[in-house]
Amino acid sequence: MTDSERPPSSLSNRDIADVFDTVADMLQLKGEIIHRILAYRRAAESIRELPRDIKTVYAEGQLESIDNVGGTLAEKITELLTTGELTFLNKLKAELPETLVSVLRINGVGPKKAMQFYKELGISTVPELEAAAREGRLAPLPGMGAKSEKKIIEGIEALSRQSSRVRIDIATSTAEGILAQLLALPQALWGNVAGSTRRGRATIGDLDLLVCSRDAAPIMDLFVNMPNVATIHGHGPTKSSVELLNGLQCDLRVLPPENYGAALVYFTGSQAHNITLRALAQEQGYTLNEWAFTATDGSGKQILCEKEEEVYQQLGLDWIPPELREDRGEIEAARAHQLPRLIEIGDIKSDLHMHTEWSDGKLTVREMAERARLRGFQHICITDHTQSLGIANGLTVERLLAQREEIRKVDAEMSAAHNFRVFQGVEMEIRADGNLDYPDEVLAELDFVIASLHVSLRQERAVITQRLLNAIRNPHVDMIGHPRGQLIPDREPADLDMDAVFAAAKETDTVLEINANPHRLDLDDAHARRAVELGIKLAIDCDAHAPDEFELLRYGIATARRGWVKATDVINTWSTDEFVRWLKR
DNA sequence: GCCGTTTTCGGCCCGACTGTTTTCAGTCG
Repeated sequence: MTDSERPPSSLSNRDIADVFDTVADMLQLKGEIIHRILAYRRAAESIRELPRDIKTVYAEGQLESIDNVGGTLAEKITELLTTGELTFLNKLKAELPETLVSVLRINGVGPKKAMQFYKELGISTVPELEAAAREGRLAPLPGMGAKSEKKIIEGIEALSRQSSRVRIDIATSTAEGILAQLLALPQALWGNVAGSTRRGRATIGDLDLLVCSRDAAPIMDLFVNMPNVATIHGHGPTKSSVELLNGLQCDLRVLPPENYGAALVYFTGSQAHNITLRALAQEQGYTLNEWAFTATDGSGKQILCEKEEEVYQQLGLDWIPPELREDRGEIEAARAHQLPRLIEIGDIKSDLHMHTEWSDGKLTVREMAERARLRGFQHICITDHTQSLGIANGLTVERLLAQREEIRKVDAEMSAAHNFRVFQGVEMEIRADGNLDYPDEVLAELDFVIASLHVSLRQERAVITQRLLNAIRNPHVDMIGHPRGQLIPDREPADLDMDAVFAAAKETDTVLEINANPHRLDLDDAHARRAVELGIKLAIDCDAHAPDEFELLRYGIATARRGWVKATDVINTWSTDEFVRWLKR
C-alpha cells in the first residue's frame, strides 16, 4: 500500500485527546513552561468533550473553531488524522522513555522527582520505582528521606486498587453520607458537597466537601477518623484529605462564614471556570482566591463573601448554576443577564420509559403506576422490552396485547380516582440487521414507541448509524432511548454519526432521550446541548426497573442542566393534555 | 501554545500541606 492509498486514520476524539495528554506529560517531565503544557491539556479536554466527530470538523476545515485549538494544534490534529502519527510526540519519545509518564500517576511523584529517579537511578517504570523504594535506594537521594520513600510505596499500592472515576450516584451517596456525619457535630454550622459532584458530572474523580465552622479541629478529627477511611493523606487546620476504603479520595475544607462564599465557588470549580472568574477579578483590580477578593493596589483591602451570589455579584455576573460552570460560555451569558432558566426536577410531570414484570422489571403495572403517582407524576408510559430481546423477556405481539388489557384497566381506575394516566408504550429493539422488532401495524396501535439499540453496538459507523436512522424515520417511532448506548464507566458509546442522527431527529420530530440512569446518562451533556441548539425535543426518563428508581431522575436533570436544557425543551414537562395532543400529531 | 471589552505580545491562579529543610521545594487541586 502506498502512502496515497493509505486509508484515513480511524482515530477518535478520545484518541487525539489522549495523544495531547501524553505530549503534556512528556513536556512536563522535560520541565517545559507550565503554560505550554496547559495548552495541550486544555485542548485535550475540549476535544474529549466535543459533541461532534473531530474527523467531520477536520473535513469542514474548522479545526481552529474548537476551543483551545489554534494553528499549531490544528496542524498536529491534521497530521494525526492523515498519518496516524505525530512527529512531535515521536521526537519526545526519542528523548525520554514514554513509560516515565506512568510514574507521574503515583500520588506524591511529580515531574521533578520522576526525572530525578530516572537520571540518578535509571528508573522509568512503576515496578522499577517500587523495587527501588522497597530496597531503600530512594531515601538517600537529595530532597528525599525515609518518609518520602514510604509515601511512594503507599502511592504505588493505592494506584493498583484505585478505580479511575466513579459514577455520580456512588459519589453523591458517599459524599452526602460523610457530610451528614460532619454536620451532626455542634461545631459545624452548614456545609456543601462541592467539586464535580456538585456540578453534576457523569463521573467523579474525587470528592470535595466544605463545612462552615469557627472551630475546625473537631470536624477535621472526626473526618480523618471515620471508619471508612483507608489512608490519611493530609490533616491540617483548614484542609484534610483522605482515601476512603472504596478507593475514592475525599478532601475536606473547613472555613469560617465570612470566607465561605468564595471558598464554595473555588471548590465547586471547574478549574477553567475559576480561571476565567479570576481574570475578571483582575480587571476590576482584585485577586480572587478561595478566601476573598483582595485589592491589587497594595492597600490590602478585602471583600469577603459569605454567599456565592455575592462573589458573582461583585464580578458583575448573575449567579451561575453549578452545572454550567465549565467555561463554556456561561460567564459571558451571566454578564449579559442571559443565562437560560435551566430545567429543574420540579418541572418534570411524567416518566415515559419504564419496565414491569412483563419483561425485566420487578414490579407490576399497577405497582409501578402507583409509585409514579406518589412520586408526583401525572402520567407514565409503560415501555417493556420487545420480543427479540430474549434476555429481558421481551414481549411477543401476543403478550403485548395481553399487557394492553392490564394497562387499560389500571389506566381507567387511576384516571377516574386520581386523574393519573397510564399509557402503553414499548421499548422496541432495533435489531442488528437494522429491522425493527414489530411490524408497522402493531406499532400503530401503541400510545408511545421508543426505539433503542441494545445489541451489536460495535458495528462500524455507517452500519450502526443507518440502523438508528431507520428507526428515527419510521413514522410510528416517537423517541430514541439512550441513543448512544454507552455504559458508565465500562462501555464506550457506539460509533454513531451524531450529526446525521440529529438531522433526522429534527426532520421527523423524533424525541431523543436523556436516560437518567447513572449507568447511562445518555445523551450526555454536550450532545444534549447540541440537540437543544438544533431545536430537537428531549425527554428525561428514569428507565426504572425496580422500586425507588424514580429517584434517579436527579442525575438526568443534572445532565440536562449541564447541557443548558430548559424546561421548554423537554416533553416530560408537558401536562397530560399536551402530551396526548402531541401523540395524535 | 492559546488568546484578546487595555492586548497580535505578554499573560497564563495560587494557597495548603508535607517532608526535608534551617527558609524552602515539590506536589496537589
